Amino acid sequence: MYNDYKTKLTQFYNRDRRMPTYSEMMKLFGFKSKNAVARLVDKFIEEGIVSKDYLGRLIADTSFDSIPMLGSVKAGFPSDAEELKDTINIDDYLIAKKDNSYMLTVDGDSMIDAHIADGDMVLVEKTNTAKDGQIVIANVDGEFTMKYFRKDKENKVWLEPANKDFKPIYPKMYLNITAVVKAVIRKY
Amino acid sequence: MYNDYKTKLTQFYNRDRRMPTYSEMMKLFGFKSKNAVARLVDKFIEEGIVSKDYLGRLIADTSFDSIPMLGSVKAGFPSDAEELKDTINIDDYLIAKKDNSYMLTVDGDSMIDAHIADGDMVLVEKTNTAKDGQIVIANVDGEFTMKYFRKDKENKVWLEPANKDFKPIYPKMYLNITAVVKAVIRKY
DNA sequence: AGTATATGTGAACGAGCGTTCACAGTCAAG
DNA sequence: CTTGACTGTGAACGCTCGTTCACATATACT
Repeated sequence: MYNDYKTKLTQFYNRDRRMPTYSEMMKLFGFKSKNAVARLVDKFIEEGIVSKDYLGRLIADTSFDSIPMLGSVKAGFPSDAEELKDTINIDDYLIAKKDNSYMLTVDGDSMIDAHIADGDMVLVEKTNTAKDGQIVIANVDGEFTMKYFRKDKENKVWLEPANKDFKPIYPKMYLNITAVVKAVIRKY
Repeated sequence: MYNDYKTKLTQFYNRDRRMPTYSEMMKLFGFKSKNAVARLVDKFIEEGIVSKDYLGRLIADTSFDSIPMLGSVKAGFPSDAEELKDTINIDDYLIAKKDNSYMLTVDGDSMIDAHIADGDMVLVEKTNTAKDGQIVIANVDGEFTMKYFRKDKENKVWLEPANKDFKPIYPKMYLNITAVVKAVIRKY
């Protein structure tokens, strides 16, 4: 019964991306009084799955936006996966600077040995500097490409593919870094 | 000036994960009257970056939760990347059944030829059925592993690694599918 | 200069908010 | 059966909400 309420609350949040008001919870839970809701909310708060802001409005705990984080594949699924408290929010996990992040689609297999395949998506952060060894999006002599960024002791810079069928790219005119790759995402 | 307001609104939303009230916007924008806010909000609505719910409270447009989606790597960065309207929310993009999704860490290189490397994270959906060719988490004779799921015409099932150094796994006692891999995520 | 348009101020308003009270019904333990 | 703890009802309260006035100030155009 009590868990039904939690389920309904979660469903509401997933649908509307916000917590319901007390009136909405009355309908949602089937109560005819806001007081019944208030008592229930107190339990939610005690349990720590929600909290209140400075005006008394409900705030969802981070777990509402997250999915359970299990251990390694070898460890497999715990018998009661629902009980696990460790959760992760993919957006927060991947995106550090939201205002500066972009998604790109990979075409070509020049980075295949780094396990970035044709059709994968990459999350990048815009910048014009990079460290040796980072994967970057760069503009070399007018053409955009994604490669390993290389810089030696004499500050000579070039790009290196992760595919033995491709050759390193040495800029003729210029090599401008546009962004660094922060994550790779592949969907099946 | 007007864009400053949008920036501040975005910052507020990113920090608090909700839209500010009119009073909060007064402080946020430096107004001394709620009416000034109301006029500004009307413009936001006209522009389509926010809307209102049935109670008049502000709702963030989906773009607030998303990051810009550019084209392919070869196309590179458009000269004015800010102007692009195509955005994507990583969570929504990847997660179809939230209540049924889990994250696991990959250990080992048995799927390396499918470009899933040691240390990568996989997003999985719990299920006990799979189609031939899908990547699954399975319990084979008591041990959990991630492999290609195979099923031939006679309904014989086994697991196949994506690494020529590993051999296919034929169950002695049982092969229980636990989850199917929906996405791979690698963070740098 | 004069006028129209846009932008901000200040005050008032009704509505819905979350809170709190007294009270009735339910259920289990003594 | 009685008692006490728990749970839900119904009504009232103060508060902040978003809305909407009339009015002042700034900006732009003729």
